[in-house]
Amino acid sequence: MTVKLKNDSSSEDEPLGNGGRKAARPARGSKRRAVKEEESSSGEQEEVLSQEVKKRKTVSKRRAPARKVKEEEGDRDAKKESSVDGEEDSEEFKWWEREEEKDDSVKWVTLRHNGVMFPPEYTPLPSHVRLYYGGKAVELPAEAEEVAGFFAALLQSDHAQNPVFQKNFFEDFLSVLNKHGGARNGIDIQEFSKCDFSKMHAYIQQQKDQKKQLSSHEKKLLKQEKDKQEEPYKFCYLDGRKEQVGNFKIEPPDLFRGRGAHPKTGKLKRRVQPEDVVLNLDKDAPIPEPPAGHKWGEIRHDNTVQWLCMWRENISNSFKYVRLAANSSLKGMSDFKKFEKSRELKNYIDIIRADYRKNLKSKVMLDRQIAVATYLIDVFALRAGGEKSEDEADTVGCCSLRYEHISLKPPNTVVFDFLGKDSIRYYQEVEVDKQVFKNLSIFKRPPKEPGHQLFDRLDPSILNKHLQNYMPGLTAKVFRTYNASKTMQDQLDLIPNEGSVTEKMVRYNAANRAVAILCNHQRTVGRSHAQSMQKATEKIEEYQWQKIRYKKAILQLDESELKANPKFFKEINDLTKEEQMSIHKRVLEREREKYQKKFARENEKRKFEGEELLPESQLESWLADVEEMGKEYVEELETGLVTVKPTLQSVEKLKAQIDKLEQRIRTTSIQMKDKEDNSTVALSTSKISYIDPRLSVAFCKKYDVPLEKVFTKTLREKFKWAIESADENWRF
DNA sequence: TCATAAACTTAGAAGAATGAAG
DNA sequence: CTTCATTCTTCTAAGTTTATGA
Repeated sequence: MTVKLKNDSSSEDEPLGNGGRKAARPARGSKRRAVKEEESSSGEQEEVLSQEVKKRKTVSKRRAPARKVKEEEGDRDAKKESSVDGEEDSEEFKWWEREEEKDDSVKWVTLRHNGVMFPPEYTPLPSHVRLYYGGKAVELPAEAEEVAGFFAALLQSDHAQNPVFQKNFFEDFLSVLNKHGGARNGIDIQEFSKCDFSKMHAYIQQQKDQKKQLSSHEKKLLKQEKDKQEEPYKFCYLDGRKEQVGNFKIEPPDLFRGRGAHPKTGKLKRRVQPEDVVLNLDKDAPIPEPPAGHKWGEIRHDNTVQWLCMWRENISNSFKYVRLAANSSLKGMSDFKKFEKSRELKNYIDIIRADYRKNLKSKVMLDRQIAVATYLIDVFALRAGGEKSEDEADTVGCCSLRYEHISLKPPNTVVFDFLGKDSIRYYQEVEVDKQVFKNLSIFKRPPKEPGHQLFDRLDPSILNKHLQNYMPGLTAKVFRTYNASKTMQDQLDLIPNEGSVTEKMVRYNAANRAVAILCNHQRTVGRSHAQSMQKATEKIEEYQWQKIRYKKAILQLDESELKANPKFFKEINDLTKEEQMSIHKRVLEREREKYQKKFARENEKRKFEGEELLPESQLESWLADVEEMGKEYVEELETGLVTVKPTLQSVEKLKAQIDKLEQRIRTTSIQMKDKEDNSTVALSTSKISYIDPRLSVAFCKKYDVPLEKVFTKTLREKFKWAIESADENWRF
């Protein structure tokens, strides 16, 4: 059989060299095209673009026989809207209660909005804040100063340490600098290493701090002002209904912060001008006024798309879109459709699984590859894995897995180790189906070597085409959604309907976590995580110490307690002298800090209000109290005799305190464990994108858990359709 | 039929708001 | 009430899939 396959495949395998990352890369077509476009005169461009619009319009008309009806309906809505323009229209559009609409190529009939909000112009730094080069202050033209400022702002971050980031930044910085005539005071900047951004950084930091220091009233005023500025852009009218816009702000210029080893990280992301922006509205919509002295790049009327505005970005020459918010009807409908589509998969999954198991032994290499890929996507929730270009970070998904990304340990263990989306590492040592293992070995056979594609016949479009044979609209990503929601359903089914809301939520989150782990949703451990873990450990230690002290105190009051319950006092010698001393030190140090801070804060306040300052002696007296406490601890250590507060001078009271301490130790340890388990797992992504929200709604209803425990305000708005349509018996 | 452009979803980090502990 | 850690929101990068045009 193997021989047969080998023969069979050797001819098919001929262009094996193409499996190599470099060899497989096609010529840079897109780049050339982009350059050409820039060169062509704007008039020519307009002509081309408007032709394109006409074509699109006829296409969408042809494709949408249902449109006529909709249009009339929409017109009515639009008229109603224009008469009440701007007025709060609280009537809700419950699209999920409507009959299903067949044609979704037309997204709207009328679309009106006020364009986008542009970021503020650059404000030059005060003249005493400069970049220093070889120790000398540089007078930069404003344009270059802005770019230098972007770097200065990141000085403390990892980006600033990344050589690629430095190099890309510096190139673009120099190019801006030279374009604007170089340094005003003749300093010739050549080397990055001679640049000192620290003064700029300090100033930027100081400005930030200053803003934080403002009184809450001042902050409120600033917020009000900001809201007023944003108001016109926050909403649009879609078929006459007022809907929220998502990202209504143009992205401000900055240094591009690519994830992972991105070759372009640090490059200047240029400022977007109104001339770069294309607006999309209905034909009769009033065209929003462009910023003074500017013109819009283009006005389009394409009702087959959801975007309101778009512009081309200069890092990888792709588009950025202004679109509706997550709580909008359009987004809601597509979300709903996504989950319905993945629910549909349960009707086909058995056939699909049976089929790929069978095809694992197919004599046609392509079919085997399809079978293995489908298996990996289904079982390990891998992404499709499209091809990437050389000027992006080297990350992979299923179809783009390479030789070096898996190692095989007979009889059937596979170790996956690769960087996936966002350069997040996927590392799993797992057992796989015997035949899958065999196939993977075949896919790695010489002449394949590191750098070669495992699935050299396959790409997402071939795979998806194959999947569509089973179910209309089935693609690789549907499996991820299906398996995520299926996992959630199964996990929720295991939760007993008992206990407090907190306990139920712990279970819910555990279910959520199972899904997040399946999807490999990670987060970098917060800066303060280790520290806060350390703190918690110390806290538990201190509770323990306190507990022991109280037990000693009990014996001091009544020796007979020991005989009555020797077990209770067993731990009384658990802490060594050294351990006790270090706890003492910590407790005392914290007390000192507390008083220092209290003193400083109080005087700050008094200074501000013109009152008399606390004398230094006050602080000293406080600190003396701490010293006193310290002496008592030392004595305690020597004599073994504990001194406790006068209010605790009875066996009962001490026992009550001990109970409290034990409770605290329990809760703190549980919290700590939960925190540790969650420290590298991001629950939010699966909750937002993979778990059918109706599962959570049903859970809340069935288990009598308030919805807001499960969904934040924004998520409740996003999932309104689910909240209003699922009951406690709803199942995925 | 293909490559590539376009359009849309998914993703973690950063920033802002909130709330728990002292 | 303040402080600081946690939680929520915003931001925009990075994927997938579909549409388009040579």
